[in-house]
Amino acid sequence: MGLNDKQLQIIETAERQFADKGFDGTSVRDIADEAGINVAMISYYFGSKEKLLEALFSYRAEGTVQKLEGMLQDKELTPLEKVNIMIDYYIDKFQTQQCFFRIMMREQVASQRGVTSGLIQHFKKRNQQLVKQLIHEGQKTGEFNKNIDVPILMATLIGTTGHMIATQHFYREINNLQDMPDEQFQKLIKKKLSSHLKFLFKTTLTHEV
Amino acid sequence: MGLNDKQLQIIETAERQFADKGFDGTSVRDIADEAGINVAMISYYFGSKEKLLEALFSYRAEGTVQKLEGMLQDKELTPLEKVNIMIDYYIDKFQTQQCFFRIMMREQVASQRGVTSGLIQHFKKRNQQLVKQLIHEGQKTGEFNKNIDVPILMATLIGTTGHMIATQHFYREINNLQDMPDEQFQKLIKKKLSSHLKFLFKTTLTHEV
DNA sequence: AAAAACTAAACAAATGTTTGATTAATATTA
DNA sequence: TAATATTAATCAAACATTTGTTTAGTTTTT
Repeated sequence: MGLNDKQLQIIETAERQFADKGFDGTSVRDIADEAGINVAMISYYFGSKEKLLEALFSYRAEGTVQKLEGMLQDKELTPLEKVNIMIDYYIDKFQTQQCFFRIMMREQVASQRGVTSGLIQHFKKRNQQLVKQLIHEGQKTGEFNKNIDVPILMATLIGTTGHMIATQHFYREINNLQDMPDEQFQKLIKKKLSSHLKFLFKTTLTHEV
Repeated sequence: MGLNDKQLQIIETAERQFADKGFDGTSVRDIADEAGINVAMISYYFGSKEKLLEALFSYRAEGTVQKLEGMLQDKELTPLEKVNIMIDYYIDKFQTQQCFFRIMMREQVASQRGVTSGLIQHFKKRNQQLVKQLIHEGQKTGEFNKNIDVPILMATLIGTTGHMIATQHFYREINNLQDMPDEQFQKLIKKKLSSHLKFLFKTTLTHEV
């Protein structure tokens, strides 16, 4: 799906605004104004506002799963090391594409309608399958416990990370970090989340209960 | 804030629709139609659509913190027992008021604007303070570890629970539970979440690292 | 008789999309 | 190369709906 510069500009402007104000809270004129283009260009390039959202989704989803798949195929790594890589991968995805994941979170809360829900569902299933397989690996070697509820464990990873990203202003305020430069703050969150989640996963997967 | 039957009916209809379609995705006529009232009654009773949302929030937020506060004041309980009570309390809140929490999740994702963000912020701060105090208790008696990052731990509780509630259809599908009656399914989720989160909290709070 | 509840209709503003014309870029022909 | 034809990009304006809110009048309750 070849997107020219103008199309990219529209998509990225729309992404920012959808994340801030929601899909229905953002008008095509809002997007056009900020992107510095005529309103008609949105219909011209994408067909409709809904299809613009669709284009945004496929733009962002592209190549996501493959990369994780590649990272986990390395045979030199132990299952636990792979789990840790996966955790850091998710945190990084969320953090470098905050706007997109805020849109995803919103859409996920909605009851199953709309063009996006199918895409999200498919995306999640694929990833979940990957993790399930990875955990099975660890169970075969005896490193991981039996009876791991993968979906709940993934809910912990995605839910915790998403919630921290969505409420980072709150975390700033409660820790008196309002003046910290954003770059530094993001690194801090990343580090905290990473060690916290790795600890949770390790104990869940390996500790005798 | 005394609400008569009609006002309650409007609020509860609005809640359901806001949860499904979002605030901006729901028109006052949608609400009026389903509630079986005239559109003008919304302005008549609440002043505006925004103030209806505000009314919904104060309606739901009422008495929430106090109840938790009361439950935790029992001196007979150990800190860990109190933590477990808190976990179950949150899960129950989320589950019995799914619509409301879906609205909250959405609003939380938005950048800080609107009437709700202030209310949410205040609500969260209050609860966080409570939990912080509770954990301090356990640290004093030596039962809990030092250096607990309370906000991240709370993000795990709220994020995991919220994510499970928001994506329960997915959990159903992936575990082939589409035909299970909803009541039974909710009990199942509750049980799974409860034991999972209690385990995570216990290890985080008490395990030597 | 006074107040409250309720209604249909009207209101202006905002919505997503289309139209028809104009400009810019690219390809084709002489 | 220069002139012409063709396609793509861009625009202001118009389009029909839908939006939240108000009005002015009617019914119901107190």
